[in-house]
Amino acid sequence: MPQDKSNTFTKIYEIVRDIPCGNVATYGQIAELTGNRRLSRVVGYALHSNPDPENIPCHRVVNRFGEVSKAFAFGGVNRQVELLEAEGVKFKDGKVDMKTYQWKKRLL
DNA sequence: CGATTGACTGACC
DNA sequence: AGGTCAGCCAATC
Repeated sequence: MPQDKSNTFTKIYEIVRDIPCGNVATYGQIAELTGNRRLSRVVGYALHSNPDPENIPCHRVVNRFGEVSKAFAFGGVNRQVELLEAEGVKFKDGKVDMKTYQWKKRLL
């Protein structure tokens, strides 16, 4: 079981990995869960490094607008959208209904 | 170790 | 959710 070795990065990975299927989280949301909402940029940076893409579904991480970044290098920006749709997340105009799919670490 | 950058967010217009 | 400015944190060069 992975433990906090460096914190921050690892913590971010833990949280992102904890995002359930059919749900998406925002950088700010994750940043806040890490302890500092200002870490939003670091969150993006951590995902950018993405040392463990198999355990880090960064495709479930979207910005505050519910829109994914165009810098995703999964092999295709559109690729991420398909992955989310495959999990049940419907995209609207290239964006996700945050109020509907934003990950809520609660109930359910 | 110092400076830069970055997949962000919030406030203001 | 449209555009711009500023802020904060950590990793990378």
